[in-house]
Amino acid sequence: MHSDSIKVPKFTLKRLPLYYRCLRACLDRNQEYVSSEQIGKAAQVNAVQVRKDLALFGAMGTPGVGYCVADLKAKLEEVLGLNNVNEAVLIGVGRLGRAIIDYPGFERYGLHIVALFDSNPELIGTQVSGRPVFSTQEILHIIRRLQIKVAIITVPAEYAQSIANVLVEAGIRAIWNFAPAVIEVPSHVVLRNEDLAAGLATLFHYLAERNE
Amino acid sequence: MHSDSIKVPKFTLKRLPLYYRCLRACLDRNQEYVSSEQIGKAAQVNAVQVRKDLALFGAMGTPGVGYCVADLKAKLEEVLGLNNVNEAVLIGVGRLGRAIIDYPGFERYGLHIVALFDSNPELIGTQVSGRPVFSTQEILHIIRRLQIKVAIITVPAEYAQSIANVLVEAGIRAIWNFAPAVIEVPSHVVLRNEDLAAGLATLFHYLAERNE
DNA sequence: CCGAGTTTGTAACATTTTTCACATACTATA
DNA sequence: TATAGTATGTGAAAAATGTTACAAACTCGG
Repeated sequence: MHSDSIKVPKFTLKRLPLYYRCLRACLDRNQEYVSSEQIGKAAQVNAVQVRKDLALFGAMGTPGVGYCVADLKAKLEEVLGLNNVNEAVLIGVGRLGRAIIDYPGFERYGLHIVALFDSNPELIGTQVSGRPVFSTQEILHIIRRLQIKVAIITVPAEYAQSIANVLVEAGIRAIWNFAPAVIEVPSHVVLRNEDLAAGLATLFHYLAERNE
Repeated sequence: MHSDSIKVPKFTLKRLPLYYRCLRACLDRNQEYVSSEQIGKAAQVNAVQVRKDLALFGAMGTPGVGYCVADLKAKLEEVLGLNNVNEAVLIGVGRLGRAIIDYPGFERYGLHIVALFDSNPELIGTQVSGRPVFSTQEILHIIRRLQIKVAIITVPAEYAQSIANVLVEAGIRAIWNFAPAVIEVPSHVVLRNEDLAAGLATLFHYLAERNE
């Protein structure tokens, strides 16, 4: 591994995808150059912050003009690792699972969902959005054989932990948990709990603030 | 509005829902007391941080014992405003929209989705998960009549901005945007862009880090 | 009642992140 | 070729966040 030449702070990393989204929008509009101000507005971030973030990995703009959209986009893709394809499996083909399978953007971000798992017998053996659905009983076997390292959990909260245990046993290295449950994994596994409802707290907070 | 007595820092606010989730799990387990260490583990946060966050709004634990789960949960509900019910509408009854309508937790967080909108004639006039689906043409009319202040956008990216414009015109005060698009609203409207793919960046980053 | 073992609350410190201020560099127009 | 306008790059200051360390408070077993 020699990608350590680029060391991006945690907080910058969270903003980069927002910048990236803005760049894509610019490209769609055939806009050739973009200013830090414009990016900042789209990402709800200070313009100086944007410049500093971009400067971190050597993305330079030209004064008086801005950043070249195409170049910057390419640079971001490199830093975010969007060119590396990561194969993943998804467990729980319910509404949330299906929404994620079809969410436009995951593929673009290098996440390639190759297999699905569910416990519903009616689904097992079928295809959902072009991916085969296997029984949850086969998780261990299939993940090991395919050597998958990333898993997405979209099962009901009460099953999340037991699924996670099996995934870890199967050799999964990163878990993206959308189930509204607290799960625990060994320290060598990267866990990201995505709490959709958490965003509500922030939203309501600002809403209440405005109403004063 | 007299909740201004409690002023919670932005970052604390993002962590509180994670603590809350942990408390719910404790309650399900009939656990009476919980330590900051345990909460921290569940929320992937330092224990001292947890104590500091909780101290901010006067939640006190007892040394040697921990925090009373029931009390702390009640306190958090108050701070996060989970007792206030916020009525909301959702635009875009696709997979993502349906996933959100049924996501277990929004109701619990005080978000009450009362009406849906879509442009698909086959959906209009039907009910989805118990909510009526109206035409997107009626957004202005219905939102004004119902006096809804919160809207959730789950339409395809290319329609997000125009939908947002209508919502603003209808008097919406807070928009929660799940569409993978950059949208702009007047400053008096609270906008939260939820980029599901953004979490991937963090996940992959840590994954790469571990692999070194 | 005492002492070992926990766990909180908080002050002091270290680190990170954000903002401010301003010099520098490019474009365009006259 | 000036000159005005715009936008970047970056050092320094400010703010915030996170960590460490430790005294105080509680429980429990003897």
